[in-house]
Amino acid sequence: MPRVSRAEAERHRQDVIDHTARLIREKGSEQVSVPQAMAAAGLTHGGFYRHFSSKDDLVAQALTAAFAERREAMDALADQRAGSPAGDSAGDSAGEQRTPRAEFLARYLSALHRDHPGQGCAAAALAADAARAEPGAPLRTAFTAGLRDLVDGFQQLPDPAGREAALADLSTMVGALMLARASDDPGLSAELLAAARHRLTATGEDAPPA
Amino acid sequence: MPRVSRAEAERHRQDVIDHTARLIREKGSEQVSVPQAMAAAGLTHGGFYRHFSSKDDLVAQALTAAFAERREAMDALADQRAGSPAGDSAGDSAGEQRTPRAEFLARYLSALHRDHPGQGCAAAALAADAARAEPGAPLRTAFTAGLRDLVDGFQQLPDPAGREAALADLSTMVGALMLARASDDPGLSAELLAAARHRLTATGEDAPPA
DNA sequence: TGTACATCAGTGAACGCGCGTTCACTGATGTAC
DNA sequence: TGTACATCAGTGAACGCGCGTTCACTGATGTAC
Repeated sequence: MPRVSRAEAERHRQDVIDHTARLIREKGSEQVSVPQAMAAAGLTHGGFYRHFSSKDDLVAQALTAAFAERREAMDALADQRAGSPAGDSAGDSAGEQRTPRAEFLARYLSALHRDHPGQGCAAAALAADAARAEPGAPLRTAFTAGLRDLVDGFQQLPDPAGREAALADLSTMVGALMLARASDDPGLSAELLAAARHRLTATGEDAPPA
Repeated sequence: MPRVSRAEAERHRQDVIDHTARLIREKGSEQVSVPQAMAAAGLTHGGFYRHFSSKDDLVAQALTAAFAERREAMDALADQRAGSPAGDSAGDSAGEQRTPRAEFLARYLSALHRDHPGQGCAAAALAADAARAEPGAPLRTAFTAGLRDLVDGFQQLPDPAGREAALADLSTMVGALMLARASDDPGLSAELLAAARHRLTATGEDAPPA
């Protein structure tokens, strides 16, 4: 399949970025190889360097894409203030109307999010990888920008609390999600999510076992 | 240096585990190679399999050792209830007496802890690696046991709150520490630690810039 | 306590493998006329 | 609109490298007498 059209080449580039955005959240940035990233988009590894200057370059772009994905979901939540009911969050059966912030919390701290890191929060999935990167490395720079954007998005949800509360809330959410993912014990894992949900929602309501 | 005494061989084994416990917290379990782990203890890689059945085996033992280290520090804190002043935590100049829980929080959410993951909390350093491991994998099993122990230790600090509060507190601490480590912006990094400190200490006191 | 010998901790070369990156090549796309 | 040709997206082989693991070997340790 040599010399495809420019439009198709650009589509390929986006495909590689999108698949890599999922793969690095699932497996970590170091565990995704160039051949794997290309194969996920249906290509062979040889053409990689026509699209990206290095593996680090791809990973940084993929991380940026992953953060953008979540930011869009947050903005969508903030916009539909009291309109149509939101999507299907896990373990949700009460017919009550949720605020955007409560909806975001419920989705973030759900078993669904815990079990699908590839579609989930990039901050939780890749904080360790960013922490291990050198200062100034593309991955670390992209992570920091994405985190700032996440904080801004969270603060923009209709909510009285200020920046410091937003930072503490996000820390709780990220920590609980990561520990819940790492726990091999389903009971402990569910406990962690429930504890964070109750801490962050004034009214301590639902607590389904799984 | 062939055929050293049994006592020295056992010392070598412990050296490898201890150095690996530091290395995996600094670099991640996948980024530490068998030759590196052996070299850190002053040995060559060839003798590795007389001590460990596989790299996974070493990593699991090292993680267990890393958790045990922190648990000992917590128990020491709990014991010295109102005795001699504790060690040097970063940015601490007030002459006030701290409760064991406040002391633990201040140390955990300090710049010192953020900047030295190799001596720090294994739960924060390796949650992502454990989350990526298969269910039942040695690393994941060791992480879960260590996390349970950490929760127990935290609850045993003189503190009124129950298990759910302990889980939420630990989630906040782990999340804030990881995000602070991942942020390339020193200001944002310090903000994250301060926000978690204020959230978890009833009295919102110190907030040094760095 | 001394001697003879089996054990085994540690060495360093070697194995097959997958990595990130490079490159000669192919042939449809895009452009100049 | 048609033709001639340069461009370049994608292929697949190849590079040097470090990985986890194995193994023949060395010689001091530990043991049997």
